[in-house]
This record gives sequence, structure tokens and C-alpha cells, in this order.
Amino acid sequence: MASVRRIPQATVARLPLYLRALEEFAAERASTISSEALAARAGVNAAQVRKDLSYLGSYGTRGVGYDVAYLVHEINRQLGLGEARRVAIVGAGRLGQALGGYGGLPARGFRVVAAFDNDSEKVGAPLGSVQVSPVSQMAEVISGERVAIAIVTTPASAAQMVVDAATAAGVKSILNFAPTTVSVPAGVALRQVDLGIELQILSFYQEHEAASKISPSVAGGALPGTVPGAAASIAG
Amino acid sequence: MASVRRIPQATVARLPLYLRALEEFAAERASTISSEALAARAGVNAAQVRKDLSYLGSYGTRGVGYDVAYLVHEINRQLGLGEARRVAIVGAGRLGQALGGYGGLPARGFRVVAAFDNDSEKVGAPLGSVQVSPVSQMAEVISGERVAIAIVTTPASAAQMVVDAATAAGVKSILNFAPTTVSVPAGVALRQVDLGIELQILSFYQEHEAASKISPSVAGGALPGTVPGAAASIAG
DNA sequence: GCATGTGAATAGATTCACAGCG
DNA sequence: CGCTGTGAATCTATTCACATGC
Repeated sequence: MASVRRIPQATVARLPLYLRALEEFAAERASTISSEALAARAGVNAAQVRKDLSYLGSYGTRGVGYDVAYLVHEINRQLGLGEARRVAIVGAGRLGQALGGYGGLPARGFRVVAAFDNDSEKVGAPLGSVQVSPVSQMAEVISGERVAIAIVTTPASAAQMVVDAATAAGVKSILNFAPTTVSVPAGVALRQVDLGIELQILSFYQEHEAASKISPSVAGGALPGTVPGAAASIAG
Repeated sequence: MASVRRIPQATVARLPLYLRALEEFAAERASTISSEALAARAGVNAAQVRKDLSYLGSYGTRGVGYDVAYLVHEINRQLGLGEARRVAIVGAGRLGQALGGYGGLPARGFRVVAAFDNDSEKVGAPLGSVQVSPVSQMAEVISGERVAIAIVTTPASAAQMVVDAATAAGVKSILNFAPTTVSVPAGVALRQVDLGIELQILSFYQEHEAASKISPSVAGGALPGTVPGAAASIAG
């Protein structure tokens, strides 16, 4: 019953991993699962799983394990996945197109409700299930559609500008794929994902002995007038 | 002169960030840079920058700062970016196409030398500057082309299989975009990137107060028969 | 008896603060 | 005298180990 405890960033970053694993177990008709089995599937240590879950309030049964369905429910609740989050994609290039058409988004509770680009060739074209709007309309469309999260897939040169426009229009989370560091106002959460950086990190470990441990990425939020910093995740 | 010191994972994950910032400074004709300016551009704290760089052997000048060109050179060296790394893309769907055509790869010293898919519709089609080969030929093409890094952009169901095939053929680093946890043999470095997970993490911070700090992702390597775990970075 | 839940121990990362040097 | 380089202090995260309770 640690329900008031503050959940560590590292734990928050692992909850979605557990969720993914739990959904696999659920699909296999498992009704109960041990920390050990969950840990193996998620690629972490069993003690880690137990400690992480204990921050949520500990929903396991000693001698038995965790109820799969209930845990899924609780993690979903903690992550705020009750209702579909409304997202916008800014930048309708190849990457934006790929993400917009990615079926994993609706499957995980995210709904693309707008897309933007400043290339007039792209404006009006379909991107996933929406039409690309001009960047000049970001403010009105974002507030009209109540967009909560903006995914930035513009070139580096445009990234800070669109982040500024999106946050000014009320977006509270930014997922930046542009290969540059952007900063966001206080109270806006930010995560950055850069293919080149990932490859460079791998390159390091190729040169030197491969590292011994696996570590998750950590959250990149912002309460203070935070700058940027991090790197993180995407899907196929 | 801490040249023998082991470089912490967290530092390794930030070196590419510094590199990116330094290249921007170089483009602006700055010949020397303070830890403070570099920190601001990279979105971290100045003390962090100094400590991180001190692991490389400390190439700064007190009262002045760091020589931009020299630092770029040293970080590139540490990251093993002397010669272009040879990469393969496995999975020629939208995301694979987007990554294969991404100009940031060659710009940062990575060369796509092969692509694979098991859909016969896609085999033979161009992906970036190469042609898609059938998955059945992975072993020979990977060893023939001396592929060092495999980028996995298949559906989740195929991911572990292609990772096994790639590592068996000699690939030493895996960048997994498939939304599932994969495991790799000892000595193979692994990083995982999942769009859905990133969004779920942002969703958490949207619900609760936004986090106060920014944190970088951490490396996901493997010396032991390591399982998977992490999340991390890509670009637009 | 078996697997959770958790304090305590350990390890790792960040930040401070200042001595040292150009 | 400014800025690096780095020990020491702090904070965060991971792992251990075992008491607890089903």
C-alpha cells in the first residue's frame, strides 16, 4: 500500500514495458503471473519488477503472483490511458507518414487527430486518417482538436519553432524526433528520440567491450523552465 | 588525464549529444567553447559536461574552454566513428523505408549496405540506395557485406527471429524498433526504441505533474547472455 | 512452502564547491 | 581572474535478503 509514494522516473519508464509483456501473457490466457516470469519477458530483474509494482500499491498475492488482468488495469490507470490521448504529427515527411500510419498507435490508446507541414505540396494530402494542414494553422487546429501530445518529425532547423508553436497552443507533451535539442516551457514534458544518436551509442559499445547491463531510458519531463536532453523510443 | 577510467553508460549516452552541439558551434565558426555554453546547447548541466569530458582525458584549457575541433575529433574517436559503420535494415515497411532514406545516416557516418524483407512484393525494390533482399539470404549477405549493425523494423512477431539470424551471422549491435522485447547473445549490444512506450511515458507525466528533470536514455549493451530492456532514440 | 513486499546495502549518476592552472 | 577538473556530498536507482502472509 505505497499508494502515495512518488513513482521514480526509472519505474515510470518501465511500466509500459510491463504492460506490453502482460498483454502478451493475457493473449496466452495466463490469469496469474509471477514477478519472475514477468521479469523474464520484460527483460529485467525480478526484484526490480516487484519493487516497481510495489510503488503502484502492490496488487500481488503472496505465494501466487499477480493477477494479469488486474495489473494491466492498474498500470493503464497509472499511465493515464483511460481515454485515448489526442496527438498531432508535425512534419509530414517519410517519418511522419510512417508514424501516422502505424497501427500500434490506436492499439495503444493514441489517436492522431491532426498533422501539419509547411510544404504546400504536402498540405491537403492524407496522413494516416487525417489530412495535412499548413503549419500556419497549428494554433487553431491544436486547440480546436484539443491535442495533448505533439510528435515532431520536422528537419532540425524547424523543430524549435514548431515546439514553441505547439506549446503556446496548449500542447503539454512533446516527442521530438528531429535531430536537435529543443527546449520546452515549464510544465511541458519532453522526450527526444534520435536515430543517429542511438547508432553512435551502439558504435561505442562495438569499439569497446559490449556493456554488461541493460538499462531503460528515462523520462524527460519539465517543471522548471527545463531544457532538453534525453533520448528514447519508437516502434515498427 | 583520466584516460584509463571506465566511461559510465550515462556519459556514453550523452557524448553523441555533445557531438551534435559541437557541430553546430563549429558551423558557427566558434573555435573554442565553454562547458557552460556547450551544456546550454546540449540541454544539460555545465558540471555534467565537465565531468563527462574529463572521462575522455580532459582536453580543455583552464580559463578558456575547450577547442571545438579537437573535442569533435576526440569524441568521434571514442565513439569509434573513424570509418563508416556498415548497417543493414531488416523490415522494408514504411518505417524501414523512412530510415533507409534518412540523410542523417550517411551524414553521421553510417552506411546502409543491405536491406531485407520476407514479403516477395518488397524484395527487389529499392530502399535508400540498396535493393531489398529476401530474409532467407540474411546470413550470406550480412557476412558478405560485413554488416556491423542491424536495424530491426519488422512486426513484433518476426523480431526475435531476425535478431537471432542477424547475430548468428556476425552482427554485433542491434537497434530494435519492433514493439517487443528481444534478447541477444552475450557480447552483442542492444538498444530498443518503441514509439508506443514513449507516448505512454509522456501520458504518465501528463496525468501527474510533469517531471522536474530531464534524463538521457542509457545504453543497452550485453556481455552476459543479456536480455533486453531499454528504449532510446531516432531522428527525423 | 512459495512468491510478494520491502527495509537495508550497494552501486551508479548528478551536483556542488573549490582547488588548480592557464 | 575565469573556467576547467575533480574529490566529496547528494540523490537516484538497483539489488539483496528475508520477514510476511496467503
